[in-house]
Amino acid sequence: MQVVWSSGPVTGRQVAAALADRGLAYTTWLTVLTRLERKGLLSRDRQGRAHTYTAVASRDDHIAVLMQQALGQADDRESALQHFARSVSPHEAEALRRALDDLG
Amino acid sequence: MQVVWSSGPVTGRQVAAALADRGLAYTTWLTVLTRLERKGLLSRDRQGRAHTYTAVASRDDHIAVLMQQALGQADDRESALQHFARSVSPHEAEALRRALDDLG
DNA sequence: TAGAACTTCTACCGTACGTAGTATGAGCCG
DNA sequence: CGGCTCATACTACGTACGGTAGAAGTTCTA
Repeated sequence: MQVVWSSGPVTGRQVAAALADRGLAYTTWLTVLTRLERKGLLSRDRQGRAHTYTAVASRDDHIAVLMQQALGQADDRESALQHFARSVSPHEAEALRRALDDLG
Repeated sequence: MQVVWSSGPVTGRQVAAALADRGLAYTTWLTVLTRLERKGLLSRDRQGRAHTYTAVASRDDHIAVLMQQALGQADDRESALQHFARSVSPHEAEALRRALDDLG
C-alpha cells in the first residue's frame, strides 16, 4: 500500500505495472488509489482520460502524523516521549538529538 | 477502551462500575476485557470466581510501541525521526532532549 | 464513430470492534 | 448437599475497513 508513495505522482496504470509481481488486477489498484484519496493520503488530478495521483504528504510527514496520533493517546505526553526516547537505538537517539539541536 | 489501563488491576465488575456512565451492559465489558487479553494488552489471573485483569505494559510503554510501529513504516528511520522531531512543540522538544541526555 | 483505455459502481470476503444476550460453571450459605 | 448468586464463556449481530476484482459507463483518439 505505502509502496505507492515512493515513486512520485503516478497513474493507476503505472502502479499496476510497478507492482505487477503481485499478480493483482488493474482495477484493484484503482480501488486502492481511490480509497487512499478518500482517506486524504493522496490527491488526484485528471490528466486527459487518466488520473494522476500525488501524495499529499511525504512519507516521513505521514509517519510523523502517525507518531503524533500515538502520542495523542498519552495521559502525559512528555512522559510518553521519555519512554519513547528510551526505546530507540543509540544510533537513532543520536540522530534525534542532532535533529533537536538543529531546531535552534 | 484505554481508560481501563489507568486504574491498575481490575475485575470486570470494577470496570463496569467505573464506566457505568456509559450505560453499557456488564457483559460488554467482559467481552472487551477478553478481547484485550487475546490481543496481548492485558493478562488475567483467576481470583476465586472472578478474573483480575492487569495491563501487560504501561500506557507509556504501549504508546512507545505504537510510535515504533509507525516508525517501522519508514524507509529511512532516522530521516523519519528528524521529521518527527520537527513536529513536536518546543516544550516537548525540550523534554525529549532531556530524556535523551538521561540515557547517558 | 468504433474501439481502446480509463474510471466508477458495486460486490464479496475476512477481520476487527462495539454491543449484548444466553448458557454454563463455580463458590457460598443455609 | 442443594440451591442461589455471580462471573465467565459462547455466540451473535451490526458496522466499518482493507484486499480483491468484475461489470458497466465514460472519454479519447485514430
